[in-house]
Amino acid sequence: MRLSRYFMPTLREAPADAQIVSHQLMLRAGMIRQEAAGIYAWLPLGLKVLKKIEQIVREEMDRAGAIEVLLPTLQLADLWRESGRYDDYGDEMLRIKDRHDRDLLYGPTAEEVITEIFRAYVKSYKDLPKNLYNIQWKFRDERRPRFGVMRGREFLMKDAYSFDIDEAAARKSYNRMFLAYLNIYARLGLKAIPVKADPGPIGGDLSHEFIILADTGESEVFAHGDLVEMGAPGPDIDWDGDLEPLVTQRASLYAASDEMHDAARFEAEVPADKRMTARGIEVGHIFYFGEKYSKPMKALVTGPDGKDAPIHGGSYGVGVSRLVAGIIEASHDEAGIIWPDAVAPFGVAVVNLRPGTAEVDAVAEQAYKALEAAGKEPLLDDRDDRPGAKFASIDLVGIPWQLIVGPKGVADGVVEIKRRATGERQTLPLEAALKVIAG
RNA sequence: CGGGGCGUAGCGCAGCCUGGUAGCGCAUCUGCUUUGGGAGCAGAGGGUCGCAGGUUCAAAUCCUGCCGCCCCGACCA
Repeated sequence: MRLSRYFMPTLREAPADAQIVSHQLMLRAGMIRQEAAGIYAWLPLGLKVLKKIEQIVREEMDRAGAIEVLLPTLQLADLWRESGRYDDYGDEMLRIKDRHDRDLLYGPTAEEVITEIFRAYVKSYKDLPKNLYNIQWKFRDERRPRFGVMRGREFLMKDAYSFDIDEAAARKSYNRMFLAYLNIYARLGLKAIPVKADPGPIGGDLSHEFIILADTGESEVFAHGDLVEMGAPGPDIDWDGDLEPLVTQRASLYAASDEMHDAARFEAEVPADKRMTARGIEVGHIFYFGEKYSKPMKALVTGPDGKDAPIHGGSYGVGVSRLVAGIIEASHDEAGIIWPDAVAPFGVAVVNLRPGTAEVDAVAEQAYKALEAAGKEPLLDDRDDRPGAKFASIDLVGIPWQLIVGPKGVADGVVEIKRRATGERQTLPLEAALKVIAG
């Protein structure tokens, strides 16, 4: 992409409305524009990052055996009356009437819809387990939306729903999601901690929130240090095998957010040198809810004994749009955003310091084409602007590499490359520089 | 939803108390000079002062109502 033809409206100053760093940087980098409280338009740069995160989530869900569907944003109120949630949900649910005066709602989640689909087709225990997921916009009419896309009213969520014959089988589905989530966050360049969450009326221990570490995060986490060091299990585990040991290894270590924290237990269970206190942001939540929806909505399958029984369900959410902000909270400096390579909107910025000078243009063009051919998604900064302004805006939008082409370097047959994350610079002939960037 | 605050040019702000020509910085446009970390000079454009009423000879400014947005608290991916 040539920056002179792109749409990347950066701001030197942060709008006064933005209080937290990710919101400020997203506005300054021209990633989003607020249209109403908690409702945002995604501008080209923001959309690129959003799509990359979405794709990573998709790949890891697929790997863990989940199957993608796309559910509607508008749902029939009647379905929610079946589950009993239509009246319970309250003002957070955006209710709409169509021209036939029929009650609709903008989905805040999709247990009802997916259960309706499941029960229409699946009748036998032999077809289980199943896990269907959906990456779709949701709407929750929050009392107080805030912090940009961190807590918007409209947000992009990946929601997965598992269907199993009994609780033991459901636990296996749960374990797959537990580990898949850790892999997702690891690929996004984040450190994530699974903490036990309030399981609600169902009870049991099958509910975890995933908190990514960021100094500016909203909630406080207390955890065993090994949990972070252990990291994600990686993609190559046997997804059909027994995942219980991998999950237990992690879930048995102490981890709690401030509201669930038990200082006495923390000190009893975690040696002093392993006690970790950090700040973080909740970006995922998984839970097992048993027959909560299958029973009232009659999602039954016939078991080996010939009897019909409600399936045991679980649901698993990742806040995709929230992750955009979360990653920025976890990865930025005074100059702006520092994107992890996996989600960067562009892989490298080719900064032409003197557009209009034939020799410089030629080298910049050559670099740009080579990087494009190599699949590095280059952004060519061919704007007629001063070097300082270019560096400042490229730093701001957080592109992982800069390949700087200026008249001095071109005269000496070299270019400069800079790594955004470390500030490390190297001056090299173009071919060598391209090799470094290609990794 | 309770408490607090703010709406003046694309962004950041002053002006309001004490009514009388709507201003500053950045950004934008033109010209010249500049060009390795957000340049300099000269000139220019851009505003129903959130909206609606009211008071007044006169309202950005005072009064009333409404709308929008932000922050703190209780809840959520």
